[in-house]
Amino acid sequence: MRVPLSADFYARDVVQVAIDLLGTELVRRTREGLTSGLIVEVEAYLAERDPASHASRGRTASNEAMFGAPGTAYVYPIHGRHCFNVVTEAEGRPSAVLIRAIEPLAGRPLMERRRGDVPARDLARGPARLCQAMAIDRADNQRLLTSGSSLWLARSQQPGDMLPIACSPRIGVSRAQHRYLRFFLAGHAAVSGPRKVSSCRWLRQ
DNA sequence: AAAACGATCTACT
DNA sequence: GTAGATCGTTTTG
Repeated sequence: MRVPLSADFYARDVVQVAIDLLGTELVRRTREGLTSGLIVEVEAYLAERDPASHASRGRTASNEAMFGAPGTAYVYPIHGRHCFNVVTEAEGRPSAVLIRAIEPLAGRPLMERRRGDVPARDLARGPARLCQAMAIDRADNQRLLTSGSSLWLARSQQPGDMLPIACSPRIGVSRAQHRYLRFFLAGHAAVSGPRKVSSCRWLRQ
């Protein structure tokens, strides 16, 4: 069962959505076939006031997706690649969760074809690498993720499963002195986050 | 019109 | 761990 998460799931506090996204399945269907992966690393970008957010300097054509309905995809280009976010909270409140790494599940051979000859560990580890593996690009910007047509998220864990959630020890400061909140599944092979963690707690999914 | 700047990746050491 | 590639967006002159 890969039932798409509903708008209600996304229309909540961005940090809570980020944590709850860990362990869910990102599903992609194209003419080439179906690919999917378990989300193992995310970053929460708060609201319009947060300098780390792309929306911190107002509404523009390129960040328009962030102001859309909860459950909208925000895909943006950087360094010649693409990164994928899901928009959260109420429409008009520009907050989003950056998906930083997935553990490949379905369609691994197709992902390998898209990524080329890379170490297995790097197949979908990193925000731009997972976009390449899943063939996510600017055409997916502003796509609604709640319909389950070609790109969506689905609950993967069984109710009651417990996941080890960790957060970065350096919550907070990127090279550009911007704040961010990074969460990942502790000890998971496919995270690009730091090996040392400041805290780890088990959450009911 | 030109320059600077990344929510990055790769190939080195 | 770090330099260099890379390219759309934003800022500056």
